Amino acid sequence: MAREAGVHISTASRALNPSTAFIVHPVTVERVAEAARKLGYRPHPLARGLRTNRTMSVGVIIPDVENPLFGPIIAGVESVLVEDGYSVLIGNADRGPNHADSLVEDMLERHVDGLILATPGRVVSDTARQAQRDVSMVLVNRSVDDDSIPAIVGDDHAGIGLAVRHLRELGHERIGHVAGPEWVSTGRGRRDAFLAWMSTVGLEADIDLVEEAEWYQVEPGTTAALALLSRHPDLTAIVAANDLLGLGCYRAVRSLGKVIGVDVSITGYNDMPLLDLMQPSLTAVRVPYRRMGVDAATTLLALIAGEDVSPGRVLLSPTLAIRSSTGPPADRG
Amino acid sequence: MAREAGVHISTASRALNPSTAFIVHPVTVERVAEAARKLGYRPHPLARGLRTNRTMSVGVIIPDVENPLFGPIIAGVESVLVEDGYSVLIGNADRGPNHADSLVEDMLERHVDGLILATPGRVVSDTARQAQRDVSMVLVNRSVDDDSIPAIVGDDHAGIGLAVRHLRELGHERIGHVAGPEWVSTGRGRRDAFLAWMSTVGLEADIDLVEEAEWYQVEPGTTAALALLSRHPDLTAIVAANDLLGLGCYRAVRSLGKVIGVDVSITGYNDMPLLDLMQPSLTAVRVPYRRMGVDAATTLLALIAGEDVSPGRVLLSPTLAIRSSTGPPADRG
DNA sequence: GTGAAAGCGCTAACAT
DNA sequence: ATGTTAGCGCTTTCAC
Repeated sequence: MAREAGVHISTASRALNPSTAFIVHPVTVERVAEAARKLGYRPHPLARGLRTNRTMSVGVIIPDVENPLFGPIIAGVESVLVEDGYSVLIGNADRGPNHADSLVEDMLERHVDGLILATPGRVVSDTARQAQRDVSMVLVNRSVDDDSIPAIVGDDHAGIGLAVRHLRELGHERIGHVAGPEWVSTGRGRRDAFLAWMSTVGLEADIDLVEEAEWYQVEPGTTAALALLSRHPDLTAIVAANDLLGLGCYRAVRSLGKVIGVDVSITGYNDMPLLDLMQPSLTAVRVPYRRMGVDAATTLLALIAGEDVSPGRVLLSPTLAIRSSTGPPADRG
Repeated sequence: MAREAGVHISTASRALNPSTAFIVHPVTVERVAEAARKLGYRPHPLARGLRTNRTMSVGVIIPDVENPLFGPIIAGVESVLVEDGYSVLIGNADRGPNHADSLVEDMLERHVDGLILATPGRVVSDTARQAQRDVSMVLVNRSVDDDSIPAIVGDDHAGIGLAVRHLRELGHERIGHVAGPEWVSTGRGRRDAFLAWMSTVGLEADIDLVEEAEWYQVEPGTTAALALLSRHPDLTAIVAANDLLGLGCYRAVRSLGKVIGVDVSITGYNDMPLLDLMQPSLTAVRVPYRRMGVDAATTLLALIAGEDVSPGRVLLSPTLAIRSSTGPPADRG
């Protein structure tokens, strides 16, 4: 052990710890550092944690690791936390609604220093709320209605605005919306944004132009789009609340014998990989997911450091990837 | 603390630990359990780890978390480890070739009980090799040439066989291969498998029918396919070493004015999400990635438990998802 | 500026 | 079947 090699006992501890090294004579510091290097000594994080009550680890709870959306978030989170010496514990809450809570408890039990939740929903469970008393916590890609927990989310209002304005500028006047489930914060938020933007661009904000899909998947998207198009056969464009819903719209439009991007333009949301390879490639609002992860981790670090972070949400600006699923409306005979 | 609430001191420890509870009087066990529940007591994993030298955590090192391929692997790994009380530490080695090594060292420093590596390459770094002395280690989705570390990998020979036989059965006789880079184990392996299967099905195993793509991406796939098709304009089918390469072939075939699935059939490999939504949908060899994660974790657990696991590779059988990018060869004028 | 000693919360001998 | 004791490897008062 470094202590034997270099000099004496706990001076080594002080020397090796940046925040106490200044107490120690520079020469001694150097000697200790040298010895540590030579012996390949590494402080044992468990022993340290036991003493300092910090594990230098944070838990990240993801609703479904298999969803490509979360890769960039995890990467972003990891990149900043690793920099500060933290490890990232992944929890995959794919076993139903209560699974996330049980993961939160696991993480608490492990005494993580912080928690990042990406699980959906507009309210947070009691478990999570209680957890907030014990550890620093931040939400990513979702928020709570009362904004009581800091959240990093995409600016859905701006994103939907990008899509609606793009369509409006192309000349569309009859635009519909295939919405996500209302109990998910993005489902509700994007729907509201759609209606708001319709007014803004001078079109009628009719709730009847919205059809809610049961879930963010292709199949429900098709169903919803068919319902929407049967109510409003004259629609020339659909803003989908999600890429998969957008792809679902493809099927609906095709089954009606219409051409995507000509008879009916479609926009997606999120911009997942491979969208540019679809036929036609899907115009989509791109959300900066990696950035989201980075910001969430940064916020968490600030929280852990005791800086006071205002709760409430931080909005990240999306961009629009314009592809071939959108075009000017076809002239109507 | 439970000790005060219930009875006396370290009896509680024994009572709470399943593997020592039998020593304690059942009544006492119950009393302790009760008290623990009431006080919301949770054993501190750090203190325990300090004593037992086990952290109940394992590190998983992924070359790129953003690649959708690894989601299922992580999910599989996590699902079995969580069951046994382990936590999963994720390392994202996306910062170049040496990043993985530095992550391995981080993990070692944290005293993980085991390590799962998914980083590519046909040999393992010295760091990793040394790490194997300190902790249990298993490879997933890659192996080492000398099989000195247990590895769970897809059976590429069988997978390519699925593709080649499928095409052969459709009636194809002139089949080419767009290969992955040779320095990656899958690139080399699938190429060899392709040549072997060509002989097996009674076709000529000509190395000239293989074109190596620079990297597993769409663009290089197009380039390679164009080179291949200019050498062999009469090819009626292409086996791609990877889905993205397969999609790259789409572009090449189209740019030649030919129809995919009619003039030229194409198969992919891996079966990533959304492939079924491509136009035409891509026939692909499906690798059981989640299962891979599950098996890797199970093997690791066995290793940790001290059971002797034979090193060498475990091959997981792929299946074939037949879609519309493959069909009988068109009659030639 | 450095040493000595206590103790973080647990588990594992060793008593009883 | 339960209580006692020591100590995992570190940080942190408290002396010197």
